[in-house]
Amino acid sequence: MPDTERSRRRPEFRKGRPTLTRERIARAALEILGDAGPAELTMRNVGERLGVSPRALYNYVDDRRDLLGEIVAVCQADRPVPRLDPGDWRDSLRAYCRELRGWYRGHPGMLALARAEDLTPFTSPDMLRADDAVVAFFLDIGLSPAAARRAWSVTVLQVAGFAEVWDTWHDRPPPGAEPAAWTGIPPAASDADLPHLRAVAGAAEAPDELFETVMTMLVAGVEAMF
Amino acid sequence: MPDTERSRRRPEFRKGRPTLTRERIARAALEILGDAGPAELTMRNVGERLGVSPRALYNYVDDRRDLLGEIVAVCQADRPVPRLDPGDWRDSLRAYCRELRGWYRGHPGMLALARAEDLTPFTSPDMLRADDAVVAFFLDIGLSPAAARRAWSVTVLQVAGFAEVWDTWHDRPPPGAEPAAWTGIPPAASDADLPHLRAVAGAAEAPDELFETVMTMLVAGVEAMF
DNA sequence: ACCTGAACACCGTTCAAGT
DNA sequence: ACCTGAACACCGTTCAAGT
Repeated sequence: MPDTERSRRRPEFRKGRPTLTRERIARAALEILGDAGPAELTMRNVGERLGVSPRALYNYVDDRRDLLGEIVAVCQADRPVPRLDPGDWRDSLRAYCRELRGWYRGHPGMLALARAEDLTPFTSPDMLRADDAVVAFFLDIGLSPAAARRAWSVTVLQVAGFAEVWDTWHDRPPPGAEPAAWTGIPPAASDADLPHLRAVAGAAEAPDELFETVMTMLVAGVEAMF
Repeated sequence: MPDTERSRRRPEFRKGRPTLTRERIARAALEILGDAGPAELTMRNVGERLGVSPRALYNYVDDRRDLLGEIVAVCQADRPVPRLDPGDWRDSLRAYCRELRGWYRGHPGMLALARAEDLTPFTSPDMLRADDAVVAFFLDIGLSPAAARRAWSVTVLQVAGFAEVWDTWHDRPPPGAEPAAWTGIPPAASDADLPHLRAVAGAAEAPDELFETVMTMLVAGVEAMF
């Protein structure tokens, strides 16, 4: 059997199980993160999910912190690249924000992880390329540098804030909770008099509608910056 | 020495050290939370800060989870009560939002804790009274029930989102970081070409100014709901 | 009544083998 | 080259004493 490949590839499988890689380890960790939250993200649990002893992970990852870095890298890899058209900036901006919100929601638990542990040291310049494009877009439609920066800050704030404050709780409500009130404090005792909250309880809005309301506010806010 | 008090009070001190109470334990935990983050919030660290063995805490607190509940209670106790004047609703709303933001910032680490561990089961109806008042205010200025609810949702979103996305990182930047870019990913390598981000780097705004921009957007957004 | 100290099952991580 | 298993210092929590 001649070796047709120039260099022998790393085998994809080993004893029937797929070979461990940094990425596969990170993906297993992301599954745990989404299913059970950051507290359950332990080396032992990751090993168990991969059918391997916790020690085996250390052949690919320096330590838990290094694993966190790989998780960040895996997430950033599929972050949407902005396709923004200055000629149709309102709808462009909305569309990009929707994509970005979807990306946040597609990685449940990541925002919680970022708050629980400091993930900023893992940021690479590559990850800022999308932000650079957004700033370019705001300059392109005619905003001053100060206004462009402000518009960018507010945009990030709206999308990340919505994903964090609203979607995080709404997408995975705690066991007993109804998605009725704001940050997850609805059930309440029935005897407490909260007449006005009760009066508007029926007027609950789907998160998507609320997001569009926020987008309308954002577009109007940017408009006022010219 | 006759007992002038009807019932003997619990002594305030014991062996020179202040007596343990649920609240004092929770306050020690809050100090750790603010100084070192949720990962350092261990029973052993709380005990150490109070000069007591970790076991001693269990005489006042059922377990770590129960301690988290007491922490929530302590924080909620000094949450600002809205003083909203429908006759001057724009400034009223801004002032309340500023207070609310200040409250969030006054309890650093709480938002991170709320994301890391599920704190929603500890919510009591009492805590919703402030929200009820805000909804009443929006109804009072003439919004429909649906609009009032939307206005309330967006208000919470703006303030909590700002505190979480912006203030959290800005108030305690990670060791090596400059508060230059958005969610804490600024330093970057100098070779990477991020020309537009660089172009607006000088136009950085103080968080307070950015918050007022967000408030202006919020007021305009509410105006559009009539 | 309230404390300490030892102990247990968990965590991250390392060391010394195994194949 | 890559794995397992035992071991260490940590965590939450409990048990059995101490005063």
